[in-house]
Amino acid sequence: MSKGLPDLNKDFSGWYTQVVNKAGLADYGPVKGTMVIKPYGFQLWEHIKEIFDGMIKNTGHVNAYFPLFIPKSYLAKEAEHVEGFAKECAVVTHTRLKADSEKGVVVDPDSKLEEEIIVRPTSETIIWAMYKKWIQSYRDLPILINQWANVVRWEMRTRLFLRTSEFLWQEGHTAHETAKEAEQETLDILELYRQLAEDYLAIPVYTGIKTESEKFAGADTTYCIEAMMGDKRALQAGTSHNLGQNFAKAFDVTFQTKENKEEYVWATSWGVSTRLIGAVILTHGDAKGLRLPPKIAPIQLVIIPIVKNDDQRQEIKNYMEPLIAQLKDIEIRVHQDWSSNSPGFKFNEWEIKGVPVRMEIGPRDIVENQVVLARRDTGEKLFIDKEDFKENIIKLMNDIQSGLFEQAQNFRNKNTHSVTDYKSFQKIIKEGGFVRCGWDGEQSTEAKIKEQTAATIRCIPFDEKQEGLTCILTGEPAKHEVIFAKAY
RNA sequence: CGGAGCGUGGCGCAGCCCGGUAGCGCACGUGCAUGGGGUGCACGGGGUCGCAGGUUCAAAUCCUGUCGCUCCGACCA
Repeated sequence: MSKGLPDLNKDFSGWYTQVVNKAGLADYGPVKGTMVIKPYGFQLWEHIKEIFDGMIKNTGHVNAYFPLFIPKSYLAKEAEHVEGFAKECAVVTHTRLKADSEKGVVVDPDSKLEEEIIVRPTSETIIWAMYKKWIQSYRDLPILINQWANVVRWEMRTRLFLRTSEFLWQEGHTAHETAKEAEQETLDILELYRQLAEDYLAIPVYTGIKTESEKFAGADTTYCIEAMMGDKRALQAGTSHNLGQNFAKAFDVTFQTKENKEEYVWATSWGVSTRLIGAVILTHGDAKGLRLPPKIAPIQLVIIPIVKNDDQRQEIKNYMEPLIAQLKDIEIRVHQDWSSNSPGFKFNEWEIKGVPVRMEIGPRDIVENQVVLARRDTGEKLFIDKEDFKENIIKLMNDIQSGLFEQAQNFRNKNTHSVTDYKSFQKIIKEGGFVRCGWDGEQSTEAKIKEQTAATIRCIPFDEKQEGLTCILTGEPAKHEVIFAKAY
């Protein structure tokens, strides 16, 4: 059935790697941990980008671009932030190479930099250094800037899309007059992330707060969206940070209030990355390969003509013409596969690539005045009358979009368990799934559980009900209800 | 840093022990047939055998060195 794909129930990780490869999404770069995003994969990113870019522009944000290179000294200014990123920074130490008779080229020792430069792992520091110059008065606030960029984090263990040394993302960096305003911004963005994930990527997410040990280094509070992948592990799909006045203090960014007082600026930052593509693959994929939500699919409908000879070829082209015009009317992204591969081969190939709808057109359909549609999400084949074509396609795309979401949501709900005893906790974590339970709020408890089960607190969900709960490990009264899971 | 293993067409591998014109599968190209679930047949293109030295009439194969990668351990989380 799915020749060449590992069984996703037995070897999920092998399945993932093969799907990424066979669907033509990405390839490995020559430097360890780097990734080439191929056109088919990049189109997914382009759609995600367009959608989210529209969302933030509608809410008053603007795009800008800050440099890739950051003075090393900047990173040292915010203590916690250094802690978090120091161990995975690429550092530029020299500026030149020179020819070498034996080794080809060598680093020119004469070009050593006085102050070394780091490649951004995130841009808070350089942005706040700039905001210092730009902000004097409350009249300069708020600043609502976003940038689409690449960042580098030198990772040891990498996987395409999920964790690579260089990745693409958007990072929003906002500056506000009040704590309240910054908090509102952080939450507003989280809501946009939720919409992006659920309404467009068809990935259901839990929204909540990160614990102290899981939050962004340098933030007061980190909010997140957490999703369940097909192997029941958790994937952090987006984070929104309330940075408080941490960076304002580190970079001495103050403003004059209406009352002519000097105050530190309040900040937020937030990001989603190409990791979302990994999330789409791991959430919706099945034994046959990818299943893409129509809203982001590079190709929403693929046409596979079934032809025996040249006469038929022309006949089918004629038959297809008005149909393609209709698809164009309703702005469906269409691809026709006239390649010389056999129909069966094409079916499988486009299924691996996750195209939501396949349309087969052959001699029989011309006789019947129909088209054959196959849904990628359910595998169902539909024979529809040519006259009802347009309406059917629109409905079908919507059905597939919501169908994928519902399937994922059912799967997640079925594998999220509320428990009160540690034995059940361990069992679920071992077998796979999310656990909702009480936690005493102690970092040491969290650490012990991680050590014993490899599960971490994914978030304190917004809809937590901690009343009457006790801590899953210590039995102390619970400070929070939390979601535990093994994470990517 | 310690241990082990691997470098041979694009990919995956065999050949090495026991030296004698470099092979298989997939992929690729051409042609014919086929075409509603990975189609078949025929022909064809493509490799400094990681690199450098050595032994030999002759090295992918034996010896020495070297570079690179992978896994395990260590370190880190």
